[in-house]
Amino acid sequence: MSHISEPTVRRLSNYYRVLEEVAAEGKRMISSHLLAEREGITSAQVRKDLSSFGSFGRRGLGYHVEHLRDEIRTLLGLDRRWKACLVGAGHIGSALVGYRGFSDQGFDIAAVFDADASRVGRTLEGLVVRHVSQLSSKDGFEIGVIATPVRAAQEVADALVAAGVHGILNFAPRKLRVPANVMLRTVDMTMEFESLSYALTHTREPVARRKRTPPRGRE
Amino acid sequence: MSHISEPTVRRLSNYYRVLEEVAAEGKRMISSHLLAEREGITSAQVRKDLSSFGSFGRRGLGYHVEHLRDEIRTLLGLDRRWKACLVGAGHIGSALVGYRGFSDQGFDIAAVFDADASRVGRTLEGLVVRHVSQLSSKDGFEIGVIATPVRAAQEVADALVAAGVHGILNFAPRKLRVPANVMLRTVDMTMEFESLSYALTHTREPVARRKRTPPRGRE
DNA sequence: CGTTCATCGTGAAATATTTCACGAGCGGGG
DNA sequence: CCCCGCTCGTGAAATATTTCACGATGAACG
Repeated sequence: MSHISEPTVRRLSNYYRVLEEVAAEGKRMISSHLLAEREGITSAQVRKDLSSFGSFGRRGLGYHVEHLRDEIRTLLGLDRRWKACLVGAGHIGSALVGYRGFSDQGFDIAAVFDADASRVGRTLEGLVVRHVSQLSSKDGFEIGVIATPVRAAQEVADALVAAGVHGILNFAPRKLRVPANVMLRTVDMTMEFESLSYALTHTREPVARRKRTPPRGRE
Repeated sequence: MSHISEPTVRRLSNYYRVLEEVAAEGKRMISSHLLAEREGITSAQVRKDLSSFGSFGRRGLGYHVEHLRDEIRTLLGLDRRWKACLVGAGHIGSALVGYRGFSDQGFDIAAVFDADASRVGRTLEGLVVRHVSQLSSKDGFEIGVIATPVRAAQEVADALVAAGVHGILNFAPRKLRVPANVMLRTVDMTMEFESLSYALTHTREPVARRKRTPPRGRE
């Protein structure tokens, strides 16, 4: 369990959501095969991923849904809540404050900041928008979320670091510089669009691409 | 040039933005070293990526900024505009309609749909929200954007496919099934948060006690 | 013109990640 | 009790990706 690779962590995150669903459906056990099918990957990958931090399955039976879910929850650090603040009360920021997907997973946005005086004082989901200069270590935010325009992102990141956050979730489409002891994850919507654009531009060949399509799968 | 790997495409997308910046700064040439520094990767990686679709640099000088930018733009299919529609007029959807990052790159959201009757008829950035049942191939959307709750996402994806889209940009945190000839990219904010949560949980004290109240200072 | 420097392009080596394949455990049926 | 069908865990093999290292090239300059 010494080290779990980034791709594995991302898949664990997916397994976790599948397990929550499956648990809600009342299923008690699930095989690596079924789990893999839901994710569109191989069962070997699932077993390998899970074995990287423990041995939770039972041969012949599969994995106990609730137990595995709880193990992953703990591993991912979702068995606690994180105190976060958001910087940037524009379109994206406003959407994030109200997004249930975060609070459901233990992510509490406790304050909202913005640099624009015209937005300061407005209320967003019950939170009064404060000026970004008010950001300080006194509030004890563990995570900062950046939802500002690109040009302000690095400056905001620096301010968040100065305020003592341990991690940053960045929605601005730019690589940010942070000290090595601050964790950074970037959600780059623009990049995903461009990757899609590339794929669409270069897949103008609907010819015999039938190699791996399994006869049983639906299309 | 036959095939460019997914990681490379994503980095090209980043180079593209850096090049736009650098061009705006008026620089004429840029070395792989400088480009790499801005991205936090190695210069060898940059050269390898660029050489995967052509030979654009000049030894001793580096790359011509505008030329390289244009080459990448063409490669990524950003030298044209894409006609898209959005399904889901909630928090996230509303934010996306107004997001400049998309339209700036050639992504036009030309219509908005929602399944909720109470939202139908409202106006979002000049677009009247239509009921999702109105989605049809007559409008010729090339790309569909899904910004619905998880439970509706697969159904909406099926509807988009039926309406003839070639690609889907999915913001719901779930893997979707689409035919092989439809491109799919998923922006999973929840996964990024969980990955951050994992990193924060396991990057303090390699071999120390688990339970700790994180002190504010850095170690 | 020849030397010096910076920098690209690229095979080869090193890493990282995924897939394969098989031994072994578990439960059920006869 | 023994066999059978199912499934995990895991080394080993196969792929994929990144990094290294170095020859080649072009510009600058005395």
